[in-house]
Amino acid sequence: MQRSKILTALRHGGGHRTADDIFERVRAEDPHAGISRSTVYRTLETLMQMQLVSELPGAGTSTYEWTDRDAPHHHLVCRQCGAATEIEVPALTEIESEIRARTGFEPDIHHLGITGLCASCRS
Amino acid sequence: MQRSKILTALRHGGGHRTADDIFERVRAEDPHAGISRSTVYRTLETLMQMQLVSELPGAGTSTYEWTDRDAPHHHLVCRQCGAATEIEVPALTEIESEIRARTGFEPDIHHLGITGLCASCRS
DNA sequence: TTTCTTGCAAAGAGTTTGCATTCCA
DNA sequence: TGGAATGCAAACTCTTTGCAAGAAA
Repeated sequence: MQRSKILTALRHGGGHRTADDIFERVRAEDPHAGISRSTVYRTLETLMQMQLVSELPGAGTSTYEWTDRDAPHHHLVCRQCGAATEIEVPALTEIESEIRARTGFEPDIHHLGITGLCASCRS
Repeated sequence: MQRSKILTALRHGGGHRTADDIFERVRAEDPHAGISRSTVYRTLETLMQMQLVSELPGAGTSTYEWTDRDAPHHHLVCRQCGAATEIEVPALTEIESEIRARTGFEPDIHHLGITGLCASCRS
């Protein structure tokens, strides 16, 4: 089963991996482990349903990352260069509760994407 | 110039329109106004650079909306059904300042996408 | 004329699907 | 054996690009 290989690739990949990244990474770790893109996509979908992985949609390509429940964090995604950096904003956790109470919407709080312009692109 | 038509379509479309939505809408409003998808995409890019329009990346397709600076709001995007609803969370504006101060990253605060599971999909 | 904008058609990129095969329980 | 997982190739969708024609300055 390729599932564990994909999950491993994601955990060791440091988050924000595209499906193609994962494909290449699994293939690199074990050249004999024939793996296909279809499997990557199908497995990612399964893992997302299991809440083990979450998706950060981006223009063009989505990135995926392992959902580490013990270390919730958020993402700053630059609209110009596409770079994604992680950030911790404790206050967002409170907002999560507020949203849930007000709307019944269950936010993936460990996976909030904030779009904007990064420091480099601003200058 | 099709620019104004596209902007009009976006403002009247109530936000969260895909490029294709816009294409159809412009065409519907004026069947003689030959317009092409290329123009829609090219114009949207121009409008985004002008900060008049912002993009909310989604899995598969991005949606665009008119940037109304007087009414900042945020989006709850369901990871299952894809529905996007608007919500106002004043506290997020404070967080915006915090992020800017800490990282130099300039958030598009009127355009923050929160992924999660909507009330309908949870039940 | 010179430059910018547009439409069309073709190309690209990312993702999904159909189907036959293989793997386990 | 029966159901789930996989690879391959083809199909699809969304988006971008090249190029020639038209509009604007």
